[in-house]
Amino acid sequence: MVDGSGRGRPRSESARAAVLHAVDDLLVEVGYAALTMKGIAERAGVGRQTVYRWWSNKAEVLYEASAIDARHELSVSSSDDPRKDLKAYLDALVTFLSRSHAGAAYRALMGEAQHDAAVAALLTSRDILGESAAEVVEAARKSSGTALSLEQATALLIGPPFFHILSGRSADGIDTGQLAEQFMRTLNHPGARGAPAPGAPGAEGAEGAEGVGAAP
Amino acid sequence: MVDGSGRGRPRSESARAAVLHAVDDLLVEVGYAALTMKGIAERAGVGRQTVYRWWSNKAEVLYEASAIDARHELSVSSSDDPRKDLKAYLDALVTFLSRSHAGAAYRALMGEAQHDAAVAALLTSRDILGESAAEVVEAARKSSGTALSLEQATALLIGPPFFHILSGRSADGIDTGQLAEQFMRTLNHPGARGAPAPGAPGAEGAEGAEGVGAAP
Amino acid sequence: MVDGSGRGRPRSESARAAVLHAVDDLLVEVGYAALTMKGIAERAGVGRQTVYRWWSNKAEVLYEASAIDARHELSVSSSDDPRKDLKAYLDALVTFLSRSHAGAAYRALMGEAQHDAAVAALLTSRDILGESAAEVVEAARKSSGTALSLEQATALLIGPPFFHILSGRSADGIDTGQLAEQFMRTLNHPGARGAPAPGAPGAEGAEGAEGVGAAP
Amino acid sequence: MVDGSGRGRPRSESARAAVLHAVDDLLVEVGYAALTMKGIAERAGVGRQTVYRWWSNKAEVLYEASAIDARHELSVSSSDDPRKDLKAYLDALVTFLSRSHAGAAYRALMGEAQHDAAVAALLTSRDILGESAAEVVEAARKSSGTALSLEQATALLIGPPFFHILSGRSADGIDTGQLAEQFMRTLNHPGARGAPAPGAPGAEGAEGAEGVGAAP
DNA sequence: TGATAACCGAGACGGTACGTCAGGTCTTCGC
DNA sequence: GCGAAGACCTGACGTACCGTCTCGGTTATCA
Repeated sequence: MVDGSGRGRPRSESARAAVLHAVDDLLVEVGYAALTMKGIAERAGVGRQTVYRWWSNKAEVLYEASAIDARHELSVSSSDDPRKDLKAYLDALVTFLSRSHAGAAYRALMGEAQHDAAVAALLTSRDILGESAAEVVEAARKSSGTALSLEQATALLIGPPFFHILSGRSADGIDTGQLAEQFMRTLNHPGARGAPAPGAPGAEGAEGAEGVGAAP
Repeated sequence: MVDGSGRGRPRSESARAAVLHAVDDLLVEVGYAALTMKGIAERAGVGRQTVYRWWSNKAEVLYEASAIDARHELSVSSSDDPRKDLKAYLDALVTFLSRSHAGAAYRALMGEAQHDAAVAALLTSRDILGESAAEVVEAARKSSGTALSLEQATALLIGPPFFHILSGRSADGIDTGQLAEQFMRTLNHPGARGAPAPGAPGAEGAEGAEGVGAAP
Repeated sequence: MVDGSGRGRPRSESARAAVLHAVDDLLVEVGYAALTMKGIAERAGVGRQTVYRWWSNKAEVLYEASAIDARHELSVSSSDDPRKDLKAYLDALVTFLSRSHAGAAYRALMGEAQHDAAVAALLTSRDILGESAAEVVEAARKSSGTALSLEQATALLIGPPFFHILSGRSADGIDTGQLAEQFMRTLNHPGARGAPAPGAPGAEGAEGAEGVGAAP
Repeated sequence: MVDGSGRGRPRSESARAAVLHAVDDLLVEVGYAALTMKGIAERAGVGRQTVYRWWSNKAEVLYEASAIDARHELSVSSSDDPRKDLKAYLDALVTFLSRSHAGAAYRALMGEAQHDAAVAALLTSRDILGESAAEVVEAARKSSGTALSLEQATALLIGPPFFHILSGRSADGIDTGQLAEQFMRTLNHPGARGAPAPGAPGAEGAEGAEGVGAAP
């Protein structure tokens, strides 16, 4: 059903698995920057063309190799207590971003997405973090009857630990219980809607000085 | 007096400026991924060795070329009203991250830092976002007498828009006035300090399933 | 059957030919010193790696490109008259060393061999001059019943014009007929075997003053 | 008196000596190919410009560093017996070419001269081998009353061992006494002058097949 | 059962950036 | 002005990976 006709030799599942395992191992061993399609193929004992046939670049391989684990690591069972569920999710999130292999892959991909549109599209197609948080955030929104949108609430919840870790700070300094409590309180008191125009910043425009560096 | 001895031909300031201009232009034209040391040197009309003599990789050149602009674009004049200053800062931050050239450079570097220790060290050495926010956050902490540390408060302020933009969402959906208000309220009611052990997550441990993908 | 396994894409014969043609052209156009692997690859319209894959330096390419021609240019048909054959060989040798492209390549390689062990080994592996002379020298040795070894006789025949040309003298001053006659005469009257110990020179030892220049 | 005006700082004799010593040492340590102007300057503890000021390339430095030694090593005291003098000269020549440092320098320069016109001119300007042999050859010519020119006789004497050693054969196989005897005999019976036209070889023309290699 | 087709591994192909090195020039300071 | 130091631009070095291609060979389906 995947293949149009079914004619010809079917895709080798063992080759696929070998590639995904190889990219996983290599990410840990040599890091993302030193990850190459060539290296992946050799490590997997697979022809280079075989890799290119199914994935177009290392980001795609890595994404496929880590996405399932990522979803699993970020899934939390929901209970009756939204605040407890929030804390559990934040704990999972912090561990994921700061300690997990799949999280390392995610951080690398998120980084690559900042300057590679193809990777950005890849990540956008399946918003792992947003989706994983959706259930618990939605529950919290419902129980609080907040005026904040799902998107706003998600950023509010994920943002602080996300910035904390991606900016290189130690994950130990994060108090997930306190963050969950603050999040709930903010949902209850979101404050007034402000002016909707961020395109025209009120004060010090950043766009004014367009030159980057090398000022005389 | 800059150089240790003053002996030898002094560094060419024009070459330095040409390199910084070139990297700036090239980032806009071809993007970070296609940015190469070779390309920078040729665009600047400078020997390749000259680039390597003063910067060890493209991240360093880019950092030097954009850091000054970044600081400038993120600096806000402080007033008597912390809440107004907070909004002004958030406006500058959103514009910086989503529209500015220097911000594009910063996003690229931040991404690279996720899988390149050298770049991570470079960014840590001068925590541009944290430093730029320090003044306004400190003022807010003083005026509110909060129990939150500077680090916690900074993540609370920067985190939401930071995640919003880096995860590929449109910057238009950010209400900086509302975020500033929420931030002030959270400073005033930070909630109880929780258990200090994030290393042992309460629920679904992410570390358990170490394999990334390709389950047999 | 040529390749060990026959696996993988076979070597491109057109690429090989293009490289050999390119090195030939370039030697004439820019000379040996300005001959570079990069230049060869570009002139041949071939990837640099492809050149390195089959030859490890410019000397090897040049050798392969010129060896066949050299052998051809130095081959002489033998007749009943050894003296006539000797002259014919010497004529071919003088023309080869002083006028032929392949000879220019040979002179360059012979020179390089004086300070590059790899090139020396390359030339030793197929002693073009010695081999080309072997037939005619052997015939002369047989007809004269000389006591001189093949090696001694070869040096005796080739040495004078070889030194003449390599030391920069005009090839016009060489009388090959006379040289052939002298050679035959010496074969017939080789003189007495001398003391076999050249390692201990009788008189002015050169090894005594080991310092080269810059006497204080 | 060397300098036109005597103005300014005079040339440093110690710098000159340091350079010559450095090039000598380096030739032995790293070989001719790895000899560089940069390396010479650094080894001599001298500025690069200083080396370039007095010598235009490594061949010139090496020539100046080795020429005096070469002449010394190749000078033989003459006696009443030309044949004894010839053997003494040949012994010195063989030792020089095969064992001496200065000889290694000479071989390298002679090789370079095959594809570098500047080096060729340098060597031609002071024909070390020819000049060193001139006295003893001239004596032999006088005593034999030969019809051979000095040039022809010189090639006859030097050629065989020169070719033997430069083509990579062991110097041990050279019987200088026998060579001297053969040389004397040939001077006495030079044979008839042949046709003076080496430009038009009688038999297998080498120039005909101009293509080098890659024949189909 | 045999043709057809898509897969597989291996590895060579033309490109291009890497980071280093040497060449030869220049600009500074100190003697 | 000489000599050291060292930065400058140029350009080749040999390596690595890119993505494509061409081999021999291996499964599958379909006629």
